[in-house]
Amino acid sequence: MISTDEQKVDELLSRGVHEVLVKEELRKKLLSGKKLRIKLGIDPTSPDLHIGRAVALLKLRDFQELGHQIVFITGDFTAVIGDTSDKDAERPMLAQETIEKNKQSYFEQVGKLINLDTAEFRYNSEWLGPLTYREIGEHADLFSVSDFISRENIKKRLDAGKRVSLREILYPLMQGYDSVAVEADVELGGTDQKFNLLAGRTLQEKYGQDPQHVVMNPLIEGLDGRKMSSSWGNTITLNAEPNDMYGKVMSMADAQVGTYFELCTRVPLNEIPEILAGHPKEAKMHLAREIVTLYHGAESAQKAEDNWQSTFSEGNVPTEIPEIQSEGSLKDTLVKNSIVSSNSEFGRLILGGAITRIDNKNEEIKIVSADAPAPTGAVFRIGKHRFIKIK
RNA sequence: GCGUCGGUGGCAGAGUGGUCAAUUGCAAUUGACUGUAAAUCAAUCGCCCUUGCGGCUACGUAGGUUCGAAUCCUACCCGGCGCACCA
Repeated sequence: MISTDEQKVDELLSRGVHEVLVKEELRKKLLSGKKLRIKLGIDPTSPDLHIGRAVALLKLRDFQELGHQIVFITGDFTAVIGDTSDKDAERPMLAQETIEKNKQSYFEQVGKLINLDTAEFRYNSEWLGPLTYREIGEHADLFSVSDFISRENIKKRLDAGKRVSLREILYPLMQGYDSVAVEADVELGGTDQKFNLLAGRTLQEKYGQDPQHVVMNPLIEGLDGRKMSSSWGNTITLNAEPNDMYGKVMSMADAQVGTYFELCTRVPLNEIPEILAGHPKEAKMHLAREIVTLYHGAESAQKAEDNWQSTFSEGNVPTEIPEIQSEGSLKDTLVKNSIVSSNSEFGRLILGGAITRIDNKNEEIKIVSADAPAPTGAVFRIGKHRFIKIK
């Protein structure tokens, strides 16, 4: 059964949505009670999905909850080509084995948000692989070169004298053909994907299908307010441990909280202003709780909150501390266990007063000697939030 | 293919024969401050050690010139731009 609740449909088309093409038409379809096929594709370029992806995934879930057929495509084929939409640099072609590895962890992570039993999972190598050169040529004929070079991110690179490979230009054709292959009625994606999403419409028309509707979500900014990017470490991965995830949310810039509430949680929209009106720290804690609950359940979220409160707010030692094997001196122990990147780095930390030993009365003693020992059972704190126990 | 400019640390980008492990900015790490942050201030930011005006390795790759090279020469590899036919 398809829900045609008008209020729900309207929220579906507005919450965390930047633009819908073509909105009125899609609204009508949704209200008609027809079961629609909703496509979302993600390329397995990294083993971890991050919270930026959750915006579209949650939207996918919204559609699923209304009873529509969702189709999740793992872009194992497109990952090789590399999308340029959100990049200002050329993306390397990924090795096949990296992709194999990455795609395995996708079910697990996606499964945290959507109901796997009714979802359709596909790999785009299934239909992209068998395409012939002739077919690709026909697809390519549908677009003009100026379509591509006028795209902002491509233009920027060209203007900056950077290289743009022809292979990258093929990308939208492939994503677009995905829509043909799965006969999508709707495709979800970030605003950065607009060109690719529209390519789907063009290709579908060529194949005599009704062009898909497109629901675009805004791109959320990273924790520090800059563009979200895995290489900047300003994001949260969906499979992060509860404590880690909670802490990451808490390290977010205040200005992001409202956006994250709207896009990355399903806290009712009308409750959000009130939450934001309170103390910023409280609001952020609320957000952290919501997000951890989404991926790990309420119980884990509570635990993570208690843990965070205790370690960061009250400065206590956390209850669970990772243990590492002693290698004699503290320096060797930390370096060999990759806690610290090099002996030189260790020396710097000592000089900076970053390493302390925590005794059994929870008192901290600063380590000042570069060849301090690492006795079994000792607990050390490195920097603000890294704790290590010696096995 | 020809011409031309270029390839420097995580990135951007200085440096054109010696004091360059390499200016500067961003990012990062640590300390102080705080509401967790942010902002701000301070320190650090190739590796190794017996921490010294110490050693080693690094400026696309391989050689060469030189007392001495990121800097000069040669070859090669890679990239940008221009040229190419007709006008």
